[in-house]
Amino acid sequence: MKNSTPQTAKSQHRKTRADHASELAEDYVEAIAEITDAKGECRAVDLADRFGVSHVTVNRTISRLVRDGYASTEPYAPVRLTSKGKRVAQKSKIRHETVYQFLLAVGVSEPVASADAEGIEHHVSPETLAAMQAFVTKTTS
Amino acid sequence: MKNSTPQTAKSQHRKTRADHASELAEDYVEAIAEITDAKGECRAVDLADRFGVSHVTVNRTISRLVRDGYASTEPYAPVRLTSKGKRVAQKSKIRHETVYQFLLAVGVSEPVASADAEGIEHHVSPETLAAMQAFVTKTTS
DNA sequence: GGATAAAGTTAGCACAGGCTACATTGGCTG
DNA sequence: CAGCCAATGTAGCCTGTGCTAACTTTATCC
Repeated sequence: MKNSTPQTAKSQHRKTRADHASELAEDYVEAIAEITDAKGECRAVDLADRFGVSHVTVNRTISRLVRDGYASTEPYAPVRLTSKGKRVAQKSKIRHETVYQFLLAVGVSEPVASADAEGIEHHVSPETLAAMQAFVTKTTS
Repeated sequence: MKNSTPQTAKSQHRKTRADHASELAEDYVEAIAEITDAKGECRAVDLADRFGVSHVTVNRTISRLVRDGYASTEPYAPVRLTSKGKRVAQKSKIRHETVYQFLLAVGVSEPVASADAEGIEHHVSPETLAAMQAFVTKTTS
């Protein structure tokens, strides 16, 4: 087997850490988009329920989203995505679905594919995503 | 496309968070094993260099490893893995290689496969890992 | 044997992302 | 319209993971 931890390991770990920083943000943005789509609006409780965390945690995470330009809020009002947020949500959703379909295509069961896609999607580079997409297209055609 | 975020999303997010908690530990344990293997011993500086963090950060991460039973240390001495740590290192290494080889097998380039495997490996369930392994075996035979 | 360099330790700070407990607001309903 | 409940907000705490600065130890080399 080839060695898969070359000299660039250091920068790769930096990248992994950087990915982590945006993971939660992406998950939230994606969830906000979905919930807004489904119910017309997205409240903090919806997100707390979705992620299984307290509403306080949700609150502060949303604050970071607002700070970073992904969402906007007013007191006691639903969360709304900015255009930047909507863009990220769209991309996240597509990526999530691609990873999910890809896992199914290589023979992973639905529930596990769903669970693993959740964790994997944030670490998939554009190139890998393209490869997954190609594989799905080839396999399911 | 099928919906990939069912009602169990909450528990899946819990799982994702739990995975995160052990990611760094696994990376460290794997690195300690590799470095010890390559140089006969593993010092904090080696890890600092590997992960691109300060030696202070390494120190405290190692403290957690010791606390959790993965490693043992004495002041001013190299880090050593416990048998529990060695077991984890072995499993991590195999999983990492499998993910890496799998990405190559689906057409991802070496550098990208290496980088993405770094992030993906911690979110791959046994079932998905088995599917990847099967795919690699089938493809490269 | 003492200077110096490299490694390790300690103190103290920041931010993310969890939490509980308590205060406030706002909308529904009697 | 009063009061209650659900949602939101605020205060304050914890752990993990990052940092710098300053100090100690170890090892090495005249």
